[in-house]
Amino acid sequence: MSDIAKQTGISRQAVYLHFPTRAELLIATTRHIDEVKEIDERLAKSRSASTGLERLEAFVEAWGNYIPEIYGVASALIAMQATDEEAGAAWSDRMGAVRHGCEAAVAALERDGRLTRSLSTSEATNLLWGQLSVENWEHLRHRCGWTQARYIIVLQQTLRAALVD
Amino acid sequence: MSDIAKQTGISRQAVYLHFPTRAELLIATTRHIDEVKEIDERLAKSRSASTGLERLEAFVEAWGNYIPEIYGVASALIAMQATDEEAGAAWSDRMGAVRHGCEAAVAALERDGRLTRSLSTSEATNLLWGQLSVENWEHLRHRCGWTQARYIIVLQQTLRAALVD
DNA sequence: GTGATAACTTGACACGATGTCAAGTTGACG
DNA sequence: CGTCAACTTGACATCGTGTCAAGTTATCAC
Repeated sequence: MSDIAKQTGISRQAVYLHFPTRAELLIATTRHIDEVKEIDERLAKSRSASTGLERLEAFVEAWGNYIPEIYGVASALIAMQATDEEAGAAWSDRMGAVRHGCEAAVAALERDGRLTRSLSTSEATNLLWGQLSVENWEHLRHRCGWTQARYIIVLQQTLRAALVD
Repeated sequence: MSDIAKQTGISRQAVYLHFPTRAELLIATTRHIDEVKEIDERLAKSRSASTGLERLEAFVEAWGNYIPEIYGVASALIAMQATDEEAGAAWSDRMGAVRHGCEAAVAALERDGRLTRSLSTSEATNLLWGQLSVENWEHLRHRCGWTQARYIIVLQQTLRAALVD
């Protein structure tokens, strides 16, 4: 909170006049980024895909390319989850929205009759959701040094192999 | 540190006589669990597999079933990573050992000529490593409510589809 | 028995971060 | 000119980590 105050050129106490807690500041930041970076429009493209496979790949691309934009705040919220209940709830809520996208992609695959028979709908959704987590992005991009482009391509390939019949 | 002192029935300060910092206590705990739970012997089974595919599956089973044993300490160390350099280094070190196992499994697949052509050796290793992360285990078991048995089976299936030609 | 030593105790304190509270300043607007 | 919102400074409570000093206790060597 001190750092943010310094950066913005106001006093630490003035920050608390705008945001009651650190958690709420971070949550408000994610909402703000969503607005500025137009996440809705980016995801809309995946919804207009004609086949399930196209939808899956478009969704991976849209969300996967959005992660870097929110990574800073996201990792702060993830770190707070353990201690701060409010932060945990807020992050779960946001991730719930991603899960909806995963669910829709899996449903589209299923409609096409191309969902692998070895997984239930919810299992496939959860698997996809986990692959698209910020933690997995961090692992592949930061710890393993992958490029963003390669991250997207390999994820698309992997998920196609794992989910599509 | 207070909680641990209370649980063990000694004073908080006495804990510091045994472990200089919280990070070192956690690290020592993982080492101790490794010894008691005989991780080496469990992983040894995967090394004796004859084919690459068997080795991959045995490794997933061995490590995947070991995660619950270390999960408590692991999540504490993961949470500390962000702030404590020592904790970060220690956890990276442990995870490096897991990566070696992944590397060996991928190498075995490659020797059999069964590694997918769409991934390099290191990419396949990193992908496997990410799937076997504590974070992914937490996601599937805790957030998604999978059973341990199903977690193992689905991971084996998924990785087979993603890595094996 | 005595004295040294290791393991532990109590109690105080520094530090950094979050969050609260009170009192004062400043500028715009009706 | 008064009021109100946005801000300031400064003090303070709380919690967790880690440090320091001084005293207790049991054991073991001599």
